Amino acid sequence: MTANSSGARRPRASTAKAVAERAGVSVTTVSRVLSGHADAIPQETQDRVTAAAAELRYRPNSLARALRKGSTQTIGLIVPDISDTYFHQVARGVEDVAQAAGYMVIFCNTDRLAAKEQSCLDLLCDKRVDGIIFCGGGLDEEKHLSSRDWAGAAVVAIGPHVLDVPAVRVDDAAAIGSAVEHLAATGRRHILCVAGQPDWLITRQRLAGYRAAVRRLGLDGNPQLIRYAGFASTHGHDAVTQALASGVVFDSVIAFDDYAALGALQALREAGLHVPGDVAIVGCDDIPFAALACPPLTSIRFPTYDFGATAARMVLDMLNGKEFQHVVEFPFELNVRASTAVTAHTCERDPLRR
Amino acid sequence: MTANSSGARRPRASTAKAVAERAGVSVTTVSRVLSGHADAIPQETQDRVTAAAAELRYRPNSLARALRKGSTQTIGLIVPDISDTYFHQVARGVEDVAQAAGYMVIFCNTDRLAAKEQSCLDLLCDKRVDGIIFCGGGLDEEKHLSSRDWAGAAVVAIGPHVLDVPAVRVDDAAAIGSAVEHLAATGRRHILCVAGQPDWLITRQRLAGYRAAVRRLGLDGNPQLIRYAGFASTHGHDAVTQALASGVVFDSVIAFDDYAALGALQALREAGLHVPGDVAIVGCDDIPFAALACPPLTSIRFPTYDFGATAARMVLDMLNGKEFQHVVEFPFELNVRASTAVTAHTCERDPLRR
DNA sequence: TTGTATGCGTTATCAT
DNA sequence: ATGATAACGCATACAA
Repeated sequence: MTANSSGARRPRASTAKAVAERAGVSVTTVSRVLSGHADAIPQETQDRVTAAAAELRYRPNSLARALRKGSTQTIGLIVPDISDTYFHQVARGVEDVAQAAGYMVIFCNTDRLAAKEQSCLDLLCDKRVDGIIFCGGGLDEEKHLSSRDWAGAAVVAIGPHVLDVPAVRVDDAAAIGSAVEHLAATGRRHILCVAGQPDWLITRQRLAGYRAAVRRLGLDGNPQLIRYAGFASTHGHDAVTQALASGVVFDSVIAFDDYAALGALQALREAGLHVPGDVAIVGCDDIPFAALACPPLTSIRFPTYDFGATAARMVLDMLNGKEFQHVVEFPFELNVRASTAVTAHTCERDPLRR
Repeated sequence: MTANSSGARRPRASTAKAVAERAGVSVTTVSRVLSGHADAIPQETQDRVTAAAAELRYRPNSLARALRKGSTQTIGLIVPDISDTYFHQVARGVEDVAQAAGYMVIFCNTDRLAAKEQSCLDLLCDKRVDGIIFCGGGLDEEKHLSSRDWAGAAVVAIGPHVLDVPAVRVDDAAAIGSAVEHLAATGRRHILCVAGQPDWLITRQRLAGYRAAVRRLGLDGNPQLIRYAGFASTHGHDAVTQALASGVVFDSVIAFDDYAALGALQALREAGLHVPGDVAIVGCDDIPFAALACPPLTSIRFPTYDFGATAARMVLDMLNGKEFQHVVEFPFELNVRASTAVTAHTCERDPLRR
């Protein structure tokens, strides 16, 4: 046996045929009884089939069934990175709803790379998933998607997306706008904006909200205040460090992601600046840690679990041919905490700085 | 069309047959060319087939292929809760390795419930996944697993598990032991232990480490110091609150999970106690936020991403009939931070307490 | 009430 | 070098 010849032969599970033989009926009858189309079959026969199936521990092969019925009871979930708090809350919502409906979910990490997204989609379609949920994967340039063949899958998006498909979303621009307003109301005028990469749709949406609010409120519109970074802690850290080095003046930070906000917080500490005394910070997504940070982080909360649950329900509704709302917009909520307090924060000697 | 009749018929993707007709060959030839068994086929024919396939955007139906080949290129991942930092880091590791090998991964949340686990396993086996990775799902009582039929899947476990299968793990008892030693070395003698539920294997392992170290070091062995809670922030919070109410004396806390540790931290704050001045805290898993907490949390770090990546590689190796190490034990690392500092921590007025 | 036969889309075996 | 044909395991139209 060569190293490549997939080892031991896979033990064959019992089939409908085996059950049929054991029960002394045909496979048709077995299928009927076990799939609920047993109206016309006498109880006695049903019992024999059920018993035989149980003895043989028979379970229908879902590949064969899917091939025949054209439905796999499977949903594909496309996320940039499942190990990001935002996305795994969404993932949990998707899986809960799916599991309750007897569906399973395949997830793929794309790292916001079009190439990875493409190959995952190919594989998902090859597997004939019944539905595909895009979450946060929206790139600016997505010609690789617009002309795609979805193999008949029900496609739904969470958040901004180039595809014109049913979607769940929030008003990202308004959300950021409300954060900017909050900062302005607490006396800040120079807001450093730690954004994502410029070709991410989410960046564009949120940035639009930032710009509009800054203009509307007459705040400092210096383009140097906008830093294209990313959504990881290190990105926020580096963006702030560089901003400080560049000498641009700012009295507050708005980060488009809580991880980035926490990184920013750390960078400010390292620079000897006090939060919120010297600089206020607002984050995005309100991950569970935001409230536990020091100081607790003001953040915009989105109902991420509900995003996922709702998107999954949309897919199910499409599949069942049910009517449903094609665009569901969820509310956001600015959770104000100490990181944007007005009064000077009488902070201890910072343990991080030793 | 009734509401239940799954809406519009699914558009049928192009098949090998269509490609064959277009290229003027048989399906056999198509299959040969496109599956790499084209040694004996002249380039000219190959080109014709390839061109036809491209024009028709043909992709092999992986259900049919799987049915025929007995392999689905799919791995099932069983976790208690994907929205827990620990598990989604594992999940990312699994998916990265799987994706690189052309496999996809289906994940299921069990909430540590045997019933959910069972039904997920049934579905996974029905789908003929090639491999199954158990992560953190280990319950004490698992008779529902021992006699199971895995439908030929390669089974691997991450962490303690009743199943005698290839596994990746750490020495949980030793890890907790080292944390206890650290606390003892910094002068603590009454360690409150915030454990998981008593029927979780992970609880048993870690608790054994705690008990052994306490005995070995002659620390306070009061059984009241052990609180069976859970791994969520609220569990840690409530456990500490109840411990305080019960009057049991403790000068430190070891939580079997960082979320629980952070909850404990919050409860201590609310009770007006100082960390680490009055009570030291050690957590488990060293989630990214542990270092950002206030005070930064001492925690035991496990290479969770590697757990997942390694488990996935094990599955792949089993599938390919390759030799591999059946038990991989990873090292742990106690990251000492301010929450267990010896010197009284000169803390500011705590912003949380206002 | 039940069974036979066919097809779902591949891959593999055996011919030619 | 290539093509019929037979599985893979199930569900269903059509017979009986």
